[in-house]
Amino acid sequence: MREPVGTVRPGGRTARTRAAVAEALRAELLEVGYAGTTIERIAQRAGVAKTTVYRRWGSLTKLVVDVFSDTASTRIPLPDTGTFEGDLRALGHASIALLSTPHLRAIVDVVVREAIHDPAARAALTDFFASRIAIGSVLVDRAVNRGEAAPGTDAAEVIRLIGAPYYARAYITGEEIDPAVADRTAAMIALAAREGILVPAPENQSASR
Amino acid sequence: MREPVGTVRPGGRTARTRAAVAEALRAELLEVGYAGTTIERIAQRAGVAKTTVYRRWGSLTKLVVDVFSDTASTRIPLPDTGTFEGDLRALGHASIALLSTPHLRAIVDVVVREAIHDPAARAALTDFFASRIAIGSVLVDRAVNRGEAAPGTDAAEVIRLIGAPYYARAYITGEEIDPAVADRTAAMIALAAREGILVPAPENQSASR
DNA sequence: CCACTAAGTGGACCACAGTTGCGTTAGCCT
DNA sequence: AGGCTAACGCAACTGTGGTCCACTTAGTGG
Repeated sequence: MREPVGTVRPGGRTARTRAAVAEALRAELLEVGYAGTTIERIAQRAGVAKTTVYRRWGSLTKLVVDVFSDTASTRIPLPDTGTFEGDLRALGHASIALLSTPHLRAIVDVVVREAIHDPAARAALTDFFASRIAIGSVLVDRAVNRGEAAPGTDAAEVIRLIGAPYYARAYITGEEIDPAVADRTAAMIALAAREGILVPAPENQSASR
Repeated sequence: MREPVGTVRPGGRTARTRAAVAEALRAELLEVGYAGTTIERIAQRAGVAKTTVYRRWGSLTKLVVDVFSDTASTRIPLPDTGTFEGDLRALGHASIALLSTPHLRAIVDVVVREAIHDPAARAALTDFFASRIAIGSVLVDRAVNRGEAAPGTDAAEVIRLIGAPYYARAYITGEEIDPAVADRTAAMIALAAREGILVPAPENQSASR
């Protein structure tokens, strides 16, 4: 059983190659789009043999997933505006920022696309949201303590609901994203949380007793 | 300027070919998945020369979009349960049904995937949602008349919000879809609509005066 | 029912993504 | 500072998705 390429001597040349290829991928995605991006072009741009890219990553999808995981591992800051609704607004704007920043959007586009049929890409996206959901539970806990959300409010669902309208616009209906939507969405979720609508139904949580 | 192939003699053989290829595509997507689907296999399965498929559709994407548009043109029924929240629940369950029916889901998967980079696929998806939004405005009008939603409530946004949680689960976070979510989502949107949160802000609609 | 031509067939052909094998360069460890 | 070998480079090769072209089949209109 051989170790994967790039893990035994991760320093020096290996690291340089990795960075150069990652940078070349980003640039290619922006310049020629996903359809025009090929491993051969990336390799040429990175000043590397295409064999190297194939040996290290094996496919364009895996390369993109790798670059995405790298980028996505920089966690977003935990908002603390003083109110639940304000925190939700901040999270909403963070999602919008992600989808509106061309070089980030280009990568996310490909990962979302590949995740539909590729388990590794799927896992990368899931990890990404796991970190956001972790943030969400902190916000919800605080909101519950302040009386702004009903006890038992589903934190993961709050995070999903915060992002869903923008992701749906970006990837399903294909519409422009108006930042003002974040305010309405935050207001809606804050209201629902306060009224206890985002508490899972009894039959769903009865197992824990 | 030549007419597109298949439009001049749409009867008989042309129609048979179309149906056979569409059926072969659906079957292939279910059996071998998108990754394993090739035009050559589809042609073989449909009992047709691959040249025929290439001349008629030009690419796998265009073929899928064609089949999707055909399928999607069967409008979903307008729900009428007597309450706004009940209608919203019904719409939610319709979205869930679409995403949970394997042979429909397989096609939608590919269209969503392609829509990320292909304008024609994007347009097909947009058309699909246009028909749903048309339904939405009827529901919202009725709700406003019954006093269940604030006047000026954004019908398109209601429809987006109804579907967003399921589409986000299906294509972004990659989670299972629990039908119970539809009830919570419907309750949340009904509440927000009643409270006037889904009315676009003044500065956004001031143009109409 | 015949003539016209749209639509389909089959096979040769081509471009190019992805593979393989071997020689070269340069991390890493002692 | 020198040896071992991971990682890279280069060039030839292969399989296959997609195109092209001459020929055949079958709608459709008069």
